Amino acid sequence: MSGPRFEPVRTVRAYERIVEQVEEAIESGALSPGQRLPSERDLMGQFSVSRSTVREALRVLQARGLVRSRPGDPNGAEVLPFSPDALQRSMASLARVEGLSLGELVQFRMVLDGSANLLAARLRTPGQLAEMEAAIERMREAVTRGYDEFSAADLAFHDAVARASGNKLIQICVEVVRSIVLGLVADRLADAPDREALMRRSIRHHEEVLAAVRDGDGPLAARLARRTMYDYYAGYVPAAERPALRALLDQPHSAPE
Amino acid sequence: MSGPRFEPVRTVRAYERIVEQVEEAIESGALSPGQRLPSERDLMGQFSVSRSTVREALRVLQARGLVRSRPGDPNGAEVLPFSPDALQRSMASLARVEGLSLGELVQFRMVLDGSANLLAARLRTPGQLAEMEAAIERMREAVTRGYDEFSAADLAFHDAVARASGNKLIQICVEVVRSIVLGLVADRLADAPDREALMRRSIRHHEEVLAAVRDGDGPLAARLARRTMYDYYAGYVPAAERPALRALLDQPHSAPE
DNA sequence: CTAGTGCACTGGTCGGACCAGTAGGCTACG
DNA sequence: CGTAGCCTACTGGTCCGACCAGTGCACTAG
Repeated sequence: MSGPRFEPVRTVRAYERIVEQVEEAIESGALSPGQRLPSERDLMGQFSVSRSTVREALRVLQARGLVRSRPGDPNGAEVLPFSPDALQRSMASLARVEGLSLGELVQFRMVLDGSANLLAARLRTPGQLAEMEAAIERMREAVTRGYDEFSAADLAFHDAVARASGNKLIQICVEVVRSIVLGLVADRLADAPDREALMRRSIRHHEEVLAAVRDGDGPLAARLARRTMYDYYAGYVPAAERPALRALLDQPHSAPE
Repeated sequence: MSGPRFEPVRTVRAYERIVEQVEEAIESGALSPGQRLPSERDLMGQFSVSRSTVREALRVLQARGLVRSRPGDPNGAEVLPFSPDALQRSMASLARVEGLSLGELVQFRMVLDGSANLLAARLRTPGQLAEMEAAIERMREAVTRGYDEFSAADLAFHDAVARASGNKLIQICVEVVRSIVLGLVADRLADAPDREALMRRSIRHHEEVLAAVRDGDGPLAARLARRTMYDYYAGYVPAAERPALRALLDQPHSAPE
């Protein structure tokens, strides 16, 4: 019945072929971070295309966060180590275009941070515990030194937990979503009149989370982490969205809701 | 002590300004999906730059998944609806460059899918329940019709759950990570000798999950969903990584480990 | 009224040109 | 002899003008 199976032909542009080749070289490790690509003028020779085409390919690679070029650099473009920048931009763009609400973002952080704590409670090393303690100590000192420093210390704590979870994907997503959420509410947090009280309460909550992680009680750590997140951000989430957040708080089976 | 606070100056390239303007127009809604940008030759007039510069900007926008251009199209580039393609590519690239293991990916899916079910159990509408049932029915029919169809029905189920969670971010991440995982193991799943038995067991598990979602028992649905995922993929995860996955399975507080 | 043809556009690619940067070698001065 | 400063040969960023292969639409010939 059916003759030979024909595949749809997609016209492939020259610059795409270049992107593919360079991408492959980077992801396979043939090109490692810090190394330099040949100059654009060299590349046009190697690929037998014009410089415009080479440049369009480099623009794409740069947009994907794989290389960076700098005018005047006697070497060519630099191969970058992976950075979640591209991931973060996609998500931030997603947040705006799709109209992601603050509630959804916070909810997502509750999920990720809870899971990170659950795993960290079982897998953390003594060194990582020390990092978490140090981060909380920095938070204490930062109470009198302004919101920026407090936020940085808070980041250090959550990052230590995420690393202790042993899952790089969780770690990166936590960081990405965190920065998006902060971009939405940082000014309101920094200007809150009861800022200092908020910080102190947050520190207390973090101490409780840390205690659970230290005790190896993952479910407790997860629950506390979710509640900490909720308490910290719920005030900025429209009341209509809060029930969805609270759905993540009561883990026991007989939750009345 | 300190004089005026100077900000570091970053030289901004012409094409970046164009990208920013178009991006802003799209994300603010001034340009909506389906609409067309002016032609490159028009744009060079509007931005007062050369066509090369316009094209580099368009390449970046295209790499970010915001527009698409087609040779010969009498209109200009088309504004695309948001698609997680860019997000997916960043994550897939992350998976390769950072050496994300299958274990980490599956673990991440367990976290997301578990949370999606937890939320879906509380928020699902009757219509969404029907979709889930229909998806399972399709899975049953697909057992005798090949792996591809089964996988598609499975996707439909998980997508229905994710949508029912009410969190678009979870929905998108579930989809993105799922496709990456499938890219890693699809061939092994399709060729498994005990393929049919695997499918039947998976269907049974999905039915249990659905029952919990229907009953509104979120924690149970979450636990079952995580276990379903574990059972389905654990065989492909190196034994050394499995304990980290199992850490997500036993939620009871008194976990002995 | 329709089928076919051409034209006026589109994006993709090319080549050449100029500019403002940068780095590193070279020179001239101390 | 050492160093401060210049000079040059590159880099990437931008511009220009040109050509090609597609596409859609209006116009024309049947």
